[in-house]
Amino acid sequence: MKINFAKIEKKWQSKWEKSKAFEVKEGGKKEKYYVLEMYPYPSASGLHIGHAFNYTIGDIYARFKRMQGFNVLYPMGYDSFGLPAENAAIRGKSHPKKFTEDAIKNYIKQQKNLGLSYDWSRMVECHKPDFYKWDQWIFLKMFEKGLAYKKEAPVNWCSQCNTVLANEQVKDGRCYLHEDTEVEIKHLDQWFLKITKYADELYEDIEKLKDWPEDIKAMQKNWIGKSQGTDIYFKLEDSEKILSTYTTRCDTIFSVTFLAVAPESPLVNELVEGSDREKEVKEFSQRLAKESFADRINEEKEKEGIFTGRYAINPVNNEKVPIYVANFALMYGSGVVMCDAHDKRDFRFARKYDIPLKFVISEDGEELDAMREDYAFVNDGILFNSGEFSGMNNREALPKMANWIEKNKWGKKTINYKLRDWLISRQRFWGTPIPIIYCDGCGIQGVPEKDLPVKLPDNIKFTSKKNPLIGCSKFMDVKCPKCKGKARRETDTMDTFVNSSWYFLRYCDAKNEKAIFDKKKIKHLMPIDIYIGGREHATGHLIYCRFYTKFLRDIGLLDFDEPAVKLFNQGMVHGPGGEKMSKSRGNVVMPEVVSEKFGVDSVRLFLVSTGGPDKNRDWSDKGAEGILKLIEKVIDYASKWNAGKSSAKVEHKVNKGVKEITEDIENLKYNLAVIKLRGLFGSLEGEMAKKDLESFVKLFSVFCPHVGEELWSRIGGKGFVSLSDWPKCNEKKINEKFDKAEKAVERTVADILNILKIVSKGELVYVYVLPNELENYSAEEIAKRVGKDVNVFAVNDKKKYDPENKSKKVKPGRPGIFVE
RNA sequence: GCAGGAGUAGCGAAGUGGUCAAACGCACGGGACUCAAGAUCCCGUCCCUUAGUGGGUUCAGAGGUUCGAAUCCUCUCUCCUGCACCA
Repeated sequence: MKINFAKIEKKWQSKWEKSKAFEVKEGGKKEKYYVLEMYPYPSASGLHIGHAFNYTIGDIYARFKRMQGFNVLYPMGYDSFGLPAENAAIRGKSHPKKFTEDAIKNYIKQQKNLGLSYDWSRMVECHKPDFYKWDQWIFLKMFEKGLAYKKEAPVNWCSQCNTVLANEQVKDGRCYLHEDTEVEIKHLDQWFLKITKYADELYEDIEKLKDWPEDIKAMQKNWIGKSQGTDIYFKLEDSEKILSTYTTRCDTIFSVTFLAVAPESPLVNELVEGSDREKEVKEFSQRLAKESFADRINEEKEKEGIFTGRYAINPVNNEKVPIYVANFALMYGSGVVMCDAHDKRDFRFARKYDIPLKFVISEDGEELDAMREDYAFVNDGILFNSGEFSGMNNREALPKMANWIEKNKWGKKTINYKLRDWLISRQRFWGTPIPIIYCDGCGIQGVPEKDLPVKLPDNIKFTSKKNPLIGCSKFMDVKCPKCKGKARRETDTMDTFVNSSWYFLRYCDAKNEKAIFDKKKIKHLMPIDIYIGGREHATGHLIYCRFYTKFLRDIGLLDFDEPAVKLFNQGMVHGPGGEKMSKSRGNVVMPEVVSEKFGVDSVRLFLVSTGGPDKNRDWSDKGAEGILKLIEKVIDYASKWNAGKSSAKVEHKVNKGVKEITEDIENLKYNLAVIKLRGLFGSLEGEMAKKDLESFVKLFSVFCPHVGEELWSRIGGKGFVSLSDWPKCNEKKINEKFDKAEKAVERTVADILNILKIVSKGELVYVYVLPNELENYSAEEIAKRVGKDVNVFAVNDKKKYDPENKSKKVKPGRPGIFVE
């Protein structure tokens, strides 16, 4: 049977669209459920099969929850600001808006073709002024609270992007968009968002994310990098100036023999100002500070440093220790490190520059001379030469020593974070303009709310990689909102990750012109119940959106702490050979191509059938073909089905199927659900009740919505199957004896066939079973399967025919068999 | 180095204390149907044995807990992912 899938798909897609089947109805009594996939960047090359997989996972869940009676919000939108569109515009001497909107159109078409049940009426596109207006609005709220600020700082610069990047966008010292481009460090005046204000809450609340994957949580913890330690104050030998150093190992304080200062620290200049070493140290530090990031984080790289000529006093023992500038000291904590013999790096560095070393910990507390050893002692052990703490285990002593240091005012217990403030300014055009005005008289001014949005100009020339806003007088020239005098606009735009930090809120009230959203609507629809997307956003987007949520809560707009209850990371779809898909390998699978070949429903069902949705999988035409055959069989079955009464066995199968498949879908074990669906299909009978077949079609339809609707209408279902009620399991109809009997027959059939294979001329088959198992063995059923006449006897049947006494062999669950 | 995850048949993948280790799919082999091929249907694919029934080995490796372990604990190996000169 040749089925025209394309026709079926178009038919139902347009019916869904016309009837607005999937639009959220507001104000009903239904409980809400918010299913969200991370919105895509609309690239010119269109959706690939990985997107299709991602969206299929969400769509199945949305359909499932909708049928279960939830008011499901399942929206889609586009992360439509970003560099590729701008670069394309430069190449094509056009406007990025054109590229972007063309790409979006194509995405929408592709997504509709996949049968995704989005509520399109809530679409957000972040390049539209009615969206980015609210980016600017949030920015101004942060600006008011001092959370958006401008400062000069060493920042990451990508020469390919021609802009600065956030720390989260630098991987291994390289740009996240250009793996071949090393990030340079530049000192520039830039806008930051003070995410560090929330560092502790972002860290501690990870505990609340019960339904987030462990690895994402671990990555976030690692990224935020909370550590408990002690600031210890070292006074300069010859002045009152205090150097504060941060350590998590204050148990080694008696071992300290020098301090190291980060080369980029402003302290360096201060320490050598006016000294005879000034020139040498400054030059050396500048060279170190300029080293590329990739170089600096290379552990193999030789430690380098230079003596500043200055000394500091260790507060606990008044020892005088030299201060070095060293490349292994980072701008973390205060940028000053106390160095000792119990750290690998410090040890190596000291050896190189002939700085004395001394141990204060050994295995057994016996004195150990660091000068006579070749390696740092990094293990835990017993303290010695450590004043009143000598003789104690160093780990046990550590908190006591911290208290002791604090009590004597030599330092203070401190918590440090690796998380840095979020650098959001970008020296590019295609992003949200930062709503700031510079006035020579009044300084930095926020754009008044009534003047929002600050729009990107449409008429603009892209001539080079330079931000075209610079020098664009109709954009830049503006009156100061305070003194009305001449002023100029900020020309930097915002990182695109700003848009994605809150877009999920806008879906709840996408068309609101008066406010960012209606609090009541948010209250009903948020938080996101399941958020589906890639693992790569672990330390970027997924931290930023948590930060935004907490900020918006603090200004009274939200009453929850976390944006997403459950996070789900889908696996990657690889090429047929298991290789990563890429243009250069030529193994990219496009959804429209395979959909044309196998039908959309086959593609969807195949994608979710080969393994748990969180696992990687390989695309396989063979696999999709197998699924296509299954779908054809289902259609064929439905066309031959006769309405009637279901057998008890079918009722058992359907109800058990409903129960198990519901559970599997709920737990996102789609692969198991598909297996059980296959099994259930295999046990449907030619004549059965409409209600039972309907249950099957409902289960089937969340995976294969087009064929599902088609079957539904053919068997006389009312309305859309997509909007029908999810089947309920009637436990009373479940009777395991049917499964037992089935297994018994299957085994017996296999045995008989094996025997027949060997004896070759058998015509009559006799099966001997235990009397209490007799009901499991239907002679008719077995005969049908083996194609021979079959007689079934209970072993205690006096009239049985058993010339070779095979009934002697019978055991529970194992019949005796005789063939002649 | 730190962190998270994983290791089950040729492959993908179920199974997370006992009732069954390997469901299901793919691949491969055999059979039925057919002039033939394809499609379809049936059977088989750890080892030994038996006309099927029977016995044994096995869940990366080694120990351990338990009456009982793929499953829990310890150590080791391998792979993936992320972070990493963070003091």
